[in-house]
Amino acid sequence: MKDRSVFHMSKAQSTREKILQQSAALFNQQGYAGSSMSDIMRATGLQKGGIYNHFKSKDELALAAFDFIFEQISQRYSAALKGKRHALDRLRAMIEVFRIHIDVDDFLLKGGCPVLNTAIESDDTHPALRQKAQAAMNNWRNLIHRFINKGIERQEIRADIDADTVATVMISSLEGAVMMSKLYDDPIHLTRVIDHLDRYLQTLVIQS
Amino acid sequence: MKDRSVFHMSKAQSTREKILQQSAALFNQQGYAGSSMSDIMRATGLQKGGIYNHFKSKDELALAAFDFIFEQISQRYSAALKGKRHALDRLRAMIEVFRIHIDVDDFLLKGGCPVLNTAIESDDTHPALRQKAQAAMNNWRNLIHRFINKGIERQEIRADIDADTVATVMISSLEGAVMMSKLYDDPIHLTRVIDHLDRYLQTLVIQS
DNA sequence: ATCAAAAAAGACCGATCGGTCTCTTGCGGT
DNA sequence: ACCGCAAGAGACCGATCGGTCTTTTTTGAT
Repeated sequence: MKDRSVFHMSKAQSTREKILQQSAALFNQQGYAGSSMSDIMRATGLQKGGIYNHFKSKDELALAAFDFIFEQISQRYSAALKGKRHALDRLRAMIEVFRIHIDVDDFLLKGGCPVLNTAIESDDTHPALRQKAQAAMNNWRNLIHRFINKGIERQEIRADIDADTVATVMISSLEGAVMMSKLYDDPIHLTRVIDHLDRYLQTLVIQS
Repeated sequence: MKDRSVFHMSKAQSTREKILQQSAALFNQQGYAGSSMSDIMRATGLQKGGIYNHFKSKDELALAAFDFIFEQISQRYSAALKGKRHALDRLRAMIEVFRIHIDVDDFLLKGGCPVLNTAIESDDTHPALRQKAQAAMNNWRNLIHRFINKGIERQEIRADIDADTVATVMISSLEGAVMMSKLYDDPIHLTRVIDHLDRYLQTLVIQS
């Protein structure tokens, strides 16, 4: 009621969002195959009819839930990047967003990085989900790619740096670190990798 | 029959191994929740009775399958490390083992790195499996840890290097790279990270 | 306040889940 | 060659799966 009036949302819209939010959290923690419609019913407090009124199938819900959570993450990147002009600042800001995976007790991301989780689960089993994970990964790689090349243009970054390589190294180590920190329930692995990446990124910069 | 005589294996033992091998491959590709007993029956060519004669439950089978695949990986590390004395050679040898995830079409590892996959799936859902993934990860970290510290003793590695950090950085980036290469079905990400790690490891070495 | 349309409830469906149990088969020690 | 017993087959079980459909409730424009 309060939310609805504030965000000008119809009942149907707010219900739909609640389903997306709760099921996205579930899928991210238990996986797609590991989450049943009964789980989602329990989490949302709705019955079958309430859920299937908004989504044709579990599959469609899973895809919509990934879009939903991806959108949330994108907004965090936008917020973190606001005002950052120097390539190094931008890359650092992206890395800082990753700290959310340990610092904040964000219930949406409690299960770790959705892109990582979805990639791992879908790559051999679910082509449609895999495609979405690829698209999300492309989005992220392109962001880094642009920052690097723009930085080279502006003579902030060394001209011999390969943007694709930087993107792969950054993303790989961050995602791997999230996995390790989740596995041990210990943020140390993520902080180590972030520190290491910080030093790595400095080597890319043209010192003035 | 041939295998059994060669390896002195009883019928029961060879059946048990076949179940472990096939189910380990299945679990690694489709995940634990995503693989049904029917899937395992189809893969092994056995009926319910044949499988449950060797394993009390799907859970017990999953744990045994993880042990089985971990043992296989351990043997590859042993083989790759044989004869390597210098710390840098040892670390490089470990990294080279990772190429298997793309080079060889090993059916056991077709689903990617079992430690990564198991860690991701089990961390919020399956404490026993998670524990096994942690143990495997500890094993791996300890290996790197020992190589580094032994290398420092022998004055091959700089004394100011923190073994734990190197282990975290190596493992994180390799695992993340496997994820990316699997997601895109493109080995480029893993090779980029391996190249980057090679350069990184060189900075740890005392130049002579 | 009315009321038609939208949203949600919940009974119901066949299929498949993990697991049990009885019966048959064939391995391997003698 | 025999035969006891482990190994495996496969019918069967209740529970739960994803999904459908009818009925009831709620919503929001009038």
